[in-house]
Amino acid sequence: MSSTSNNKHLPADKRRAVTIEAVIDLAARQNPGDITTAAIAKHMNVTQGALFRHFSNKKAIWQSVMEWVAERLLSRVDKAAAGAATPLAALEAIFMSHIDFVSAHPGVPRMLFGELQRAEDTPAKKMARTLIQQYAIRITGLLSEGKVAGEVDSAVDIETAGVLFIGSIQGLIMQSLLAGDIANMKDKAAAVFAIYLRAIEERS
Amino acid sequence: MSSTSNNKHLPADKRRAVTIEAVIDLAARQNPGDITTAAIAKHMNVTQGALFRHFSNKKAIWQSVMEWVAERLLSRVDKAAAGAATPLAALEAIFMSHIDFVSAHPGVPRMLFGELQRAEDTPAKKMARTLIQQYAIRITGLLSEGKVAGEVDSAVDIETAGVLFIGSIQGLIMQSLLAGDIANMKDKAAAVFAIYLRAIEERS
DNA sequence: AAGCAAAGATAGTAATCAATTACTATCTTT
DNA sequence: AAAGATAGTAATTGATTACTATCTTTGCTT
Repeated sequence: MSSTSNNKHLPADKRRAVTIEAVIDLAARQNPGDITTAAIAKHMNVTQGALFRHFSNKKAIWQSVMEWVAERLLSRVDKAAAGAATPLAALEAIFMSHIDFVSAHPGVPRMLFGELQRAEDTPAKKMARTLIQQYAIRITGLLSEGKVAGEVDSAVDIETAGVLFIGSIQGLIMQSLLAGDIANMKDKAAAVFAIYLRAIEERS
Repeated sequence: MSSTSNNKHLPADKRRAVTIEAVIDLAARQNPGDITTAAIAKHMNVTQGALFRHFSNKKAIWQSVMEWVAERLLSRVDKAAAGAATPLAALEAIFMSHIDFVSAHPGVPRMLFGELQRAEDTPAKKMARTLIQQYAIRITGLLSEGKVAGEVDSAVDIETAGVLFIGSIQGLIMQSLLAGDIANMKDKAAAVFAIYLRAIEERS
């Protein structure tokens, strides 16, 4: 049986997945830029050199990590939006599921920001950029739908409201980063979105 | 005349000021965590070892840089608020002067975030944290005054509105970070604040 | 203009890092 | 069970880093 096989050697794809998880775990506790290949290897009980059997270099590891983030986050967002009745309900569902995702993986926003700050245009940075752009497209799309449905005030600029949506999430993350408390974030999420809603909603 | 004296040797305090400027300059173009002492020295036309005549170690450099940021940003904010007639006008003035400051020194938000992400509790990180806390106190104070003056809706939670204020600035910064365009930020600042205002203002 | 302390240059050191090498262990196939 | 393929180890490499020891230059003071 494959399930009873010795775990000392993992198949390559499984090992790559474990590596990505290790990086995301470590990023929750330390500056992503300070994560060394030795630290990654230690966290997954493997020697440092073993990493380079599965990744050509360190950049390739970060690229895989950012791909993982992009896939998971966008699929969560899409799933949340799909289950909502109205555009504003979809925005709220996205907001909450985003906060959920970040709560489960506190290293993710740090990694994203870390990549965006990088000077060189690495594949990982490119992936981070397209992720946020894809995200923004979904938000502005829903805001447009909201206008048509009469939920979003026609006086509201869609692009700007999109910036503020992402900013409100960032503000929440920064606050919990300052407090060093992640649970705090989930508690305050509803309150932050409620105020955001006040900014964009149609006024009777 | 002192202005005609040879510049090969600078007095210690002047050299420290130049060093801080060099770091802020470099942070505008590259990841703050990747700024080496060699790069700082090169940018100010001095050998690397010379830096350590004026700073005991690299952490001391970062501490001085963060002190510089805290002083300048908070004094700008206070000056902007002082010249405003009403609490909401003060918030708008703060918002705009903050964006102005970041436009002039694009490396500053990167440095702040970089320090906050750091795992160890360095003096520089402490300074970054207190800066943001001081900033938040000023914002929530003005929001409270706004409630008393009838400008801010009584239904608005002050703490949360403060988080959103900072978040809206972060959102703007991230957007211009993505676009690689700083001028863009100043243009969009007014629009972002206008929407933020919708969220908190008293409704007739 | 001589003396001197501060400022900077030169030329290192030790530590750390990503990446590579030669070799070994384990699994799979036939 | 032999043979080949895959996965991992241990040790080492060259490059880079923060930091330092020693010598030289500069410019102020008297």
